[in-house]
Amino acid sequence: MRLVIARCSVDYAGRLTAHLPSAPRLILVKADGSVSIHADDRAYKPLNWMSPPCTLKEAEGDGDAKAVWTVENKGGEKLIITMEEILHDSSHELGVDPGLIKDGVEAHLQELLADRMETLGEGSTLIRREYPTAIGPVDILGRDAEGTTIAVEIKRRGEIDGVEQLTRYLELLNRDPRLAPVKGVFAAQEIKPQARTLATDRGIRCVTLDYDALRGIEDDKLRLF
Amino acid sequence: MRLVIARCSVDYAGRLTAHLPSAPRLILVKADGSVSIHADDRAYKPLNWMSPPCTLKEAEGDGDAKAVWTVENKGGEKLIITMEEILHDSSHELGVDPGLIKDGVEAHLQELLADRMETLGEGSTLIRREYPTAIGPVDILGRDAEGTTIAVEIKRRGEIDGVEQLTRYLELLNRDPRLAPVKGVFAAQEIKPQARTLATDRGIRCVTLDYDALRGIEDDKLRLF
DNA sequence: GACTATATGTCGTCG
DNA sequence: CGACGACGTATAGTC
Repeated sequence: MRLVIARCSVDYAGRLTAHLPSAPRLILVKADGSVSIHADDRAYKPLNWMSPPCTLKEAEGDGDAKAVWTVENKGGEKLIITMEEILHDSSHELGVDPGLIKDGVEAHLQELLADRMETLGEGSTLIRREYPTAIGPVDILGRDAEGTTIAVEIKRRGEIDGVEQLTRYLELLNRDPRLAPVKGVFAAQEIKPQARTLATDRGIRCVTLDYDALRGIEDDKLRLF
Repeated sequence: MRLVIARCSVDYAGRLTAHLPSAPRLILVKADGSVSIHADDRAYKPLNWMSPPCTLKEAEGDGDAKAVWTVENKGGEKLIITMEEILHDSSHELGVDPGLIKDGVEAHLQELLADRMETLGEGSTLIRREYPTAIGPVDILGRDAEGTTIAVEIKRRGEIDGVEQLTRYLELLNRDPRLAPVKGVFAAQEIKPQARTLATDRGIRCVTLDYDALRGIEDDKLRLF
């Protein structure tokens, strides 16, 4: 990893064209070949960047420019960094990162809910997770206490997109005489008012999931063995 | 901006929980208060981060740990960085960045298309850009050669979401007797097959936009004056 | 503050 | 490699 602090101007031509006037910035070159140009704000997002794989060519500048870097990828996207003053330049060997361990994503919610279908109502049972359809897998297909098929869409945050997605699944599933009629359930840790309104309007039931409670139940289960 | 290279382990508890085993990494602290932890790959995306506004507390470590940083925001999200070995630590004054100048984003496409409605078919005319509705603004409202209202949704890349968005607008617009019937046009530089299929199925016409051609036409126009 | 739409989104997965 | 969906999406603009 190479860290350069330099007063520089930058031009990008690729998916769009963009220009950065001259100012002091951090230029970060990673071992994967990526280059990113950071100002002292905007959280972790760089002002400008080039994703790997790409090639970096360093050239001597003429006149005011001390150095000119040209970063290019296969798609023909190009990033030109003109450095007028180099304030810092250091390289560091970091090695391969062991990587991040995540917990609490949608996949886990789905797993937990499939194991605790009664969260969706007394007597609810699982048919299968990731039930395949022509337009993609339905998170959970099950039956309610009356034996009616239910299609469950799970999201961490329930927004309008999720309701649209579930609606498309329901349309498709209801064409299958072995399943129809299919009722929709929109399950999320948090459901936005607009999404709830749209869902309700379409006869889709909304269920708020409590991740910690689901996990707690799961932990109890595990403890039995 | 402060740059620290350190062998560290990291724990995040917030919207999810995550853990990073000990390894050498870059810790980037920006003037806006944000902290990000970078490995030597994954392009510009950090392994872990905390967005501003947040507070950073530095503490002495005990035992193996040389230092323990606790970064916390108002929402109760917490990032704990345990540093076992500090390999580099430097600070740099960058000042406020003049910022990026962009060209070629959706707003620009919309501008160009509004000026060249015949791209959508001979005799097409503009009613207005950003036509307001209860659920958000329609990119372009116009009329075709026969005088039928057309609602145009513009995207750089046309995907299924855009078709859904346009569908919602059309449903609403068609309830207005002064406008109905309203035909939909999905215009993008690139339209994904699934989006095209869905659009066609719903009677929405797809138009591929050539940005350079639109801009060329625009340039020609400008040259006349 | 809530909601909508955009993004050089980026990133994984799967056909 | 392209298409698709998720993301601690972030971010900007509007109401």
